[in-house]
Parts: sequence; C-alpha cells; structure tokens
Amino acid sequence: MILDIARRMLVDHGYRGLSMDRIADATEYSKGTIYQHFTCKEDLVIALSIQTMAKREEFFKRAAQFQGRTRERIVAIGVAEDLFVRLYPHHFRSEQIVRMSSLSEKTSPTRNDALEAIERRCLATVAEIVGEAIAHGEVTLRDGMNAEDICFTLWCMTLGAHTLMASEIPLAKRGVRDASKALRFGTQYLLDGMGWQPAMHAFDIGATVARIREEIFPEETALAFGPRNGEKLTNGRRHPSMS
Amino acid sequence: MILDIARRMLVDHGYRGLSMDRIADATEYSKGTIYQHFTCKEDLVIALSIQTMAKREEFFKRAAQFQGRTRERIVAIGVAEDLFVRLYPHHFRSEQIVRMSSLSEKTSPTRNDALEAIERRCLATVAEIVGEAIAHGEVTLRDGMNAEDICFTLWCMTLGAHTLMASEIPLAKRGVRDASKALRFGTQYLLDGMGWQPAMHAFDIGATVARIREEIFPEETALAFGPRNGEKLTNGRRHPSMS
DNA sequence: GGCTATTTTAGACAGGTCGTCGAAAACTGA
DNA sequence: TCAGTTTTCGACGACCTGTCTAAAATAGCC
Repeated sequence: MILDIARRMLVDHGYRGLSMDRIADATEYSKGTIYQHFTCKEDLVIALSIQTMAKREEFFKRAAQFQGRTRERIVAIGVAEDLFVRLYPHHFRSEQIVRMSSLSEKTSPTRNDALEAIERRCLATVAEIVGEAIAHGEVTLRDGMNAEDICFTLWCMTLGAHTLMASEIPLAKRGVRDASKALRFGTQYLLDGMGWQPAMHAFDIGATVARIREEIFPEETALAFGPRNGEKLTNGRRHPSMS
Repeated sequence: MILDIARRMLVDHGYRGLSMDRIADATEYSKGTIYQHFTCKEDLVIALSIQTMAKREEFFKRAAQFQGRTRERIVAIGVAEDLFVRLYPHHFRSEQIVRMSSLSEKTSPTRNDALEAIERRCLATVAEIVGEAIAHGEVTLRDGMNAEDICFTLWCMTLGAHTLMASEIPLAKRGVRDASKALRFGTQYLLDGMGWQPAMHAFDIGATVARIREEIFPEETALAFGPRNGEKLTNGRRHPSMS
C-alpha cells in the first residue's frame, strides 16, 4: 500500500515531489512507521524498482516461451520490453534514481541483492535464447564475441532507445518521427549484421509480432494499445517476396 | 573557477556530496555570490554539462573531417565518443542528473537552450555523414527509415552502452568481459545490417581506428591511454584477407 | 474481564540543504 | 573626499531526511 502511494507520487510529482513526510501523510501512517519498512528514501525507490522488474522478468519469461525460431523469440523479447515500457512508464525514472544513488551506503543489502538477482535473471533469459541459437547454428559467434556480448549489444540498443524516449528530448523535432519503429528496425539490422538466421527480409516480422501479441500478451496488448490492438505496424513489406 | 571546483566535487563525492554551501566554502566566495551565477543547483549542473558537451561537439566536428569513406568517418565518430567518455567520465553523471530534473522549473532557459543547441549540433554532425553516405550510395534507406532514424539507432547503442558502463552493474560478472569491444563490434554489426558499404570484413577497422587516433586525436589518445597508445585493439583480424 | 509484556505508532527533534534578502563592503568616477 | 553603483556576504526561513523516546495498541495469560 505504501509502495502504491509512493509510486503514484513519483509518477505525478517526480523524485523531488516524493517526500517521506508526504508519504506518511498520504498513507495515514506516520514517518516512524514508514521508516520501519524502508531504511531510507532510496530503499523505497529500490522497492519500487523491484516490483516493476519482477513484472519485466515475468514478461521476459513468457516471451521466451514463444513457439518459433530463436530469432522470433528475440523479437518476442522485444515485444515484451515494448509492452513493459508502455505499461510501466515510471520504471525508467525509478531505475535512473537507483542507478544514480545506488551503492548508496544506506540501502538495505537485501533489497539491493534482490534487484540485482532479478536483473540477472532477465539477462539470463535472453542469454539462453542466444545460446540456443548458437547451438542450432542460427547465429555464429565471431570476432571473439560470446553470447553475453551479443546480449549486451541488444541491451544497449533497447536501454538507449528507452532512455531517450523517456527523456524530454523532442525526438520528433530531431527528425525521428517514430522512435519505436526506429528501435524495432535498428534491432533487426543488428541481428542481421551478426548474421542471425533467418534474415530480416526472409520472414514477416509484422506477422510474428502480431502472433506474439495475440498468443503471449493478449491482455497486456489490449491495455497498452486499447482493445482494438490499435497500433499499426509499419513494417515495410507485409507480404514477403521470399518465403 | 566555480565550475572547476563543482566538477571536482561532483566527481569525488557524487551528487549528494555536491552542496552549494560547500562550493561556497571551497571557492572562498559566499552562497549569495554563487547564486548570482546559477539560478539553482541544477542550473550549475547544466553548466557543467554544457562545458563537456562543448568538448564532445569539438570532438565530433574533428572526427567528421577524417579523410576517408563515410563508414570510416562514422567509425571516427565512435572513436571520438570513446575518447570523450574516457576523458570526461563524469559527464554521464551530470547528464543523468540533468535528464532527471530537467524540465525543472527553475533552471535558466538560457542554459537549457544552450545545452539543447549543442546536443542538436552533435546530432547534425552525424546526420550529415549519413546524408553524404546516402548521396554516395554507400548506404540505402529502407523500411521507411530516414537519415535521422539511422542516427537514432547509433545514438541508442552508444548511449545505452555508456550508461551501462558508467553504472555499477558488474558487466564482467555478467559475462561481458570487454564492454568497449562489444560496443565497437555491435556498432559494426548494426552498420552491416543496414548495408553500409564497405562491409565490416572488407576493410581493416583496427587500422582505421589507429589512423583516426593518430591523425585526429593524437593528444587525446595519449591522455586517455597513456603515451604509448597502450590499448590493444582486439579486432578479430588485423590483416584483412580481402583488400 | 483484568493485567502485564511486547509490538507498533506517533510526532517532536536534530542535522543538513536550498534558495532569499537586506545590509555591508568594494568599487567607480569626478 | 564622497555619492552612486555594483558586488558580496552570511543570517534566515522553509523544507527534508532520518532518529528516538514516549504513548497507544495489541497479544498473551490467568
């Protein structure tokens, strides 16, 4: 309950507007009580992060189970992350705060470890798909890169994209009309560049995304885009010229 | 002078250790004087960001002038960013603070605009290379992407990578031994994936990087890696099998 | 019910920070 | 020497985090 109120406060008034006094006020408890649950303000923010990261982990785990080729399952992870960001837009703010003042002396190690563990499991979920792809010969390691390095590049791309999208930089005014689309294709280019089979133009990504949304994230898709599954996927070609 | 002291304070003691009182103390001025130069604490941090961003702009402009094919010039931008991050490691911290509490009511619009302008010029520098590559036919736009979208994907990748590297996440323990290397190759994969000529294996990237460092950033390279230009570039193959 | 022990809660308090403001000091120019 | 102007100063109010003791609520037992 405390976390729910704190989250709303963070979303509405930013980090500066998040004060322990005001939380105490809003929860009808007093400060002493709040501080019995959280060692400090950052600890509370970490607790918020843990909640959303747990959701992300769930999304990733579900996405990884999509029935399809490894490349499609990577796309599924992308869909999961996209939905996650849409449904929990405040997460990045919390994450930024955590990143900024973590290592922070006072935060309870228990929570810190918990957060780290979830993050690690998220990464492992992706690494597993990469490993499988390597085993199946759908991608081949080159240049001294390993599976984790591959994950890292994907991670960089999505993290960077969402950081920029969540920031106040007016991307549209910088000529980037549809950042989500750019991210989607950028990821595909990256996968193509590492030679991950099947190549981008060899399958219908739009159809795959639609299937993932229907089969794995029906409710989340409805929540994020409205019940009519409104977003139009501009995917270049919808009918692949090669099968 | 104020900024120099503030920067050192930020680097040494983090954002929490950066206090206006302590700055006043260290500068031998008083708080009132400090506040005549900066409207608030964030304004001061923005001023720090402007200084480093100006340096980044200079680096980018110089990199863009590298004599070579467009793809090599993109590599030059990568080298510039790499050196920039190495020489001004605190920049990301400031940037994060700015991002977090920007839009912030009180920061002087002058500085905000100045920072935005520099950032825009950095992006434009890259966009220009992309435009030239398109004009030369070294890369072809597909999937409804434009030059800015291409820049965006590159931006995402580097931003994400440096955010992760600057964070306290122990990448090495996550299996990412050399994040810089992973970023370097990830970028190449991305360029390959968009079909940017010449492809990665068709030229000696290591040699290009060495040339860029020698010709464009000799002093900066010495500062960042020591006078012996110590970093070994693990570039898969050093002697290209195809010319 | 009555009574004690334990847990939970409350909110005053100390320490610290940001940002303001009127007064003091320094400087300028004749 | 002196009036006008600019710069500097540091005390002050408001706020926020985190602590700590006293009061309230609860549980356990007869």
